[in-house]
Amino acid sequence: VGRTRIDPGRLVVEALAVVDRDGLDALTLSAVSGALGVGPSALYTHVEGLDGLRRLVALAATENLTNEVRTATAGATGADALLALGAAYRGFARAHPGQFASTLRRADGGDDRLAAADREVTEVFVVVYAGMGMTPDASHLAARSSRSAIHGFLVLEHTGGTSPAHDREYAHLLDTLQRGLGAR
Amino acid sequence: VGRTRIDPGRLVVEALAVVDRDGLDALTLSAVSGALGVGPSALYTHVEGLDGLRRLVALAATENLTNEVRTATAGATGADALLALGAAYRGFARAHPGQFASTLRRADGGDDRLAAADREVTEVFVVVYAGMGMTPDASHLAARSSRSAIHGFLVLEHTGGTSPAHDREYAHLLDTLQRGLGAR
DNA sequence: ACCTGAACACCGTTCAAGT
DNA sequence: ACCTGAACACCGTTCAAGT
Repeated sequence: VGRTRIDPGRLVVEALAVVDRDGLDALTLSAVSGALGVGPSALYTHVEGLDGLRRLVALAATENLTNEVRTATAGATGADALLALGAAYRGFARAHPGQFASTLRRADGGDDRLAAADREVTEVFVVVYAGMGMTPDASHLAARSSRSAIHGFLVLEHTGGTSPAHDREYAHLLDTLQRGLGAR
Repeated sequence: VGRTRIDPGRLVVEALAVVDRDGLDALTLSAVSGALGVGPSALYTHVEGLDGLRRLVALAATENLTNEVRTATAGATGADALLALGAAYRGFARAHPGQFASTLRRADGGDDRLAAADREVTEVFVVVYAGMGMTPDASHLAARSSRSAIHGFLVLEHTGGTSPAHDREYAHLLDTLQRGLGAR
């Protein structure tokens, strides 16, 4: 009676596991609490209901995405950096479709941490373009444009399904960005 | 007893109304059946459960989007056509956030009609680029790239919220596409 | 401070019954 | 063929009770 304590870290881990294994719709308080070995109502101490759980997952997923794309661009510079970034972004969306989908939900509560985490993703793009010698303003615009393009391609691929033809189309997208942004 | 018949057309209209008024999470069989003046179980004659209702909404939303962007590009040509298309796409996402969000869900049932409707959106882009003198293959690649970019920008705007700075960033995105695709 | 467990409202889904 | 209404399972949420 009241013996099983919840580890907040494990809560996130289990929630991400649910989403990656069974999809975004399977993210319920019951599923996560069950995995933790507690009752559903026990989660209310750590999370603001179902919406809070969804925000938590979206936050963790966004942070995971940032880590992936950041390490991918760590070594490369210039055009290679954008290709590496694009490959890592796509790799994340494919390997973790549930996490990626959790990102697509509107943040109703106006979660500042989630907004900040999302900015971190764009920041990786900014660093790449700044490394090419662009001004801060130009880097920001280039980052937002290329992130939007990559993100949109992957959203469409996520909802519509994968196809072999997509590889060529994705390469064309990245090439179009390079050309359009005057990035060398 | 068994007197109120369901009009399939009204079913879709009410479902879209729910989504646009109360958001995607409010799309339930109960909400729609209530608006139609019938019991929830009555919907099973017309729709394959909640997932079927979601697919129906996604399909109608996609068709509505197609109509919007198609009429917007009807008069224009070349660069103006893409700007008009981009403005219409964004206008739809802003005016009907619930419908736009319904589009972001993965089509689990492998709905052929939904996939075909989605291709119709891209087709509007194809027509624009073909009108610029591009080959069918080049038009297809350009269409997919620019649709991805626009779609992605609007997804990020949808999840993250609107900001005055976005107008300039969106214009930059469209300009980047024009340049990158060599479209005049 | 934190979890249990009962309680309640609500929703999706099935199905026998009616028309 | 199509809707009703009862029935059931499941989930979110609240809250008094225990530790």
